[in-house]
Parts: sequence; C-alpha cells; structure tokens
Amino acid sequence: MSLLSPVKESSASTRRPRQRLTKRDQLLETAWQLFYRNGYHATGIDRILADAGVAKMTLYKHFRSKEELILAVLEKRSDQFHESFSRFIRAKKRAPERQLLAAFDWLITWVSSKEFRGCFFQKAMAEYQDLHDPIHQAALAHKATFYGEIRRLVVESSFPNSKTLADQLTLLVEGAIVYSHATGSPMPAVQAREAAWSLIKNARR
Amino acid sequence: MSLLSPVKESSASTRRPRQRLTKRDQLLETAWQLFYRNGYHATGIDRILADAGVAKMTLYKHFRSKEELILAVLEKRSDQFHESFSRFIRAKKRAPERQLLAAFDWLITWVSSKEFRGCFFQKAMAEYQDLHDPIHQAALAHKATFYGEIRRLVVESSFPNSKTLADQLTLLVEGAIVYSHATGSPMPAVQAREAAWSLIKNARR
DNA sequence: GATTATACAGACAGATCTGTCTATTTTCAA
DNA sequence: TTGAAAATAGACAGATCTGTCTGTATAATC
Repeated sequence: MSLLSPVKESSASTRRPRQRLTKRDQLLETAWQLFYRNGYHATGIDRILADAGVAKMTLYKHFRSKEELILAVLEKRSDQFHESFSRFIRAKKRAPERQLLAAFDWLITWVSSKEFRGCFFQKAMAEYQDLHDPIHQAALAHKATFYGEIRRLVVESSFPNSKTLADQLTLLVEGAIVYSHATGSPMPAVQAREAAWSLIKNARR
Repeated sequence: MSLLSPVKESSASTRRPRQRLTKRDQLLETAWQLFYRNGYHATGIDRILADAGVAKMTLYKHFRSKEELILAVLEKRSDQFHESFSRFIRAKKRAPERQLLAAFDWLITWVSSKEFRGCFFQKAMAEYQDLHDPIHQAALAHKATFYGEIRRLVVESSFPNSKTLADQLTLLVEGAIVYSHATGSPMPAVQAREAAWSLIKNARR
C-alpha cells in the first residue's frame, strides 16, 4: 500500500491524495467485484475499466500489469477480511471456548450472506495453481494469516495441543466454504460448527 | 492414458467405430491434463489440439463447443475417480470403522502423489461459479456422488446419526484437499484423518 | 473399383485479450 | 492566471480466443 503525493486536507495526520487514491480505489473495488463474480482469467481489463469508469492509461499508471492489479486486490481484500473477522470475534466478551466457536458463527454469517460466492483466495489458487506463482503465494499468505488467527484463539483458550486443534478447525472452515459455495446453502457451515464443537470438547480432555 | 488404434481385433461384440472413439479419448485425456494443470479459461482449444495431435474439425465433430468438451471431461474424470476410490476402499477387508478411516488413507495417498494439484471439480466450480452453470452443476454432481459414498460407508458402519457424521467427514476431506494444494504439503490430509478419528469415536457414544 | 467415414491441414472471421501510444482535457495548487 | 500533474478518449499492435469453412487424404466397407 503506497501513499502518494498529498493535496488539501492539510491539517490531518494522514495526508493522502484524493483524486489519485480515489481512482486507484475505484479500480481495486471494481476489479474485486468482477474477479470475485466471474473469475480472474474470465475478467478482461476493458470490462474493469468500463465498469469503473476509468481510462486505460490511468490503470497502467497505477499498476504495471493485470497481475499487479490482481495482487493489489488480493492484498486489499485480505486486509479487509482480517479486520472484519477480528472485529466480529472480539465483538462480544465470551468464555474462551465460546470465542473459538464465534469463528464458526462468523462463518455461518458469511456464507449466508447474499453476496457470498466462495472464497476469493481459494479461487485465486485454483486459477493460479502453481505454488511459485506470485498470485498463488499472495492467496496462500492470506490463508496463513487466517490460520494464525485461529491458532491464536486456540492458544488463548489454553488448550493443550493447540496446533492440532487449530489445524483441524481450519480444515473444517475451509471445507465448509467449498461446500457452501458448491451447493449454495449455508448448511455446511452449520455442520462445521457442530463438528468444531465436538473437536473442542474432545481436546479439553 | 489412452490406448490407441486397436486396429485388428476385428472379432469384438461391441461394434464401435474405432478411430472415432480413439480420437475422442485422446482429446478427453489431453484436455483433462491441460485443464487440470492450467485451468479451464487459461487453456485454449488450439493448445489442446496441438498437444493431442488432432485436427480442429475432428474436435468439433465430437463436441459442439468447448463447454461440451469440458462437460465430457468432467464426466469421464468423475467416473474414473469414483471407480478408483471405491476400489481403494474395498481393497482390504476391515472393521467398519476402519473402512471409514480408509477414505482418509486414500486421501493421504492422493494428495501425496506427484501429480496432485488440487481437486479438478473444485476448480471447475471456482471458475464457473454460477450455480446454474452446467459446468458447476456437473462438478457439483461429482461432489454429491462422493458425499453419497461417504454416507454409505457411515451407514454401513451402523453409526447412529449417520448424516451428521457423513457431513462432517466430508467437510474434512474437502478442507484437506484445499489446504494440501495450497501449501503443497500432504500434512493437512493427515490432520484431517486425525480429526476424523476423533469425530468417529465421538459418534460411537 | 466405388462409396462412405473419418481425419487432416490450414485459412479465415470476428471477437477479445493485454499493453502502448498520442493528443487532449480536466483538475488544482501556487 | 498560469503551469504541472492526472485523467481522459480512442486508436493501435500483436497475440490469442472460439468456431467455421474448404478441399484433400486416408482407410474401411460394399
């Protein structure tokens, strides 16, 4: 994330250019919607430009290539994702075990939403499946961060064998995302929550 | 792997055009490899033709469009998949619970193989994410069949609440496929097996 | 030998793809 | 008001995409 030449807004602590950032953000937002809806390869630059109402040269001034645009979108969405997830988890004070379960409440909420169409990052790795591809790497980094958050929740709940439990819960989340998207139903997420509860109870002993 | 022109072998009971089936199978096999390796949108018809050594008109004589080719590949791979899975599961006589666990042994074997690059059908749904898209439907049908096989194993093991357990185990499998592909490691499959064992033991009570 | 199937090579249409370029207009600070 | 920065439209190159078409070659069958 690069902050560019400042303008107006002189007082603030965050000095950010308006127009420039605005166009950039328009592009990122539009690109995200189209990539998410239609896929990465299936979405052409021209379509993004038309939807965003931005000229081609403006895009290529901000991003060197389509790949770089994709990477920027992945990064932004990952940040938004983790912020939203964290907020949800911390929203209510809960007993440690219950807080862990909140991750699955969040999951259920997500897959139940009208906009849900599977995981943006899973799709990235599906289309760019080579492990060394920068896009695959970026998506994987997102997954690693997510795993880290689950892991932290498990540790804070002072489970023994925290790695094992965190691994297992993460698999449930990932599987539920796939199945919920595949079937268009939130039920898999609910089932994942039940499975998680079993595993959590088991881990306590 | 397609066996090519049988030539001779004139006696047979099934009278099928030889050349035709052969070319068709060459196309399906090559198309599968390329779709699996590089994705559906990223793989052009011309590349398939070049790799398969088949003329363009031959392809369009067998399939009306690229979409129809994709559907045929999905169907064929799904058949092969289920046959291979069933054979593995039934290979050794086991106690019911152990047979269920065999599904996870199969999973571990699969994701450990050099050729593993994630799930062909997950990728199809990732690229054709609209529920009503025929390609999505075909991939979903595959997943439904797989779920059915897991379900059958659970029922045969005479677990109470067979649906719940089958649902949960399926999620673990799916999640492990995603993570094993994402990370390039078979470990998630091993963790899924452990989680499955926990759930199975729990379900017995 | 004649007929019919199948497959061939390769040109072609028409659309779309990413990325480059130029020339013009808008924006906004000094 | 002036001048630099930013964004514009739109042409363009060159590649690639799916799908069509023609005419020819190969091979099995009658």
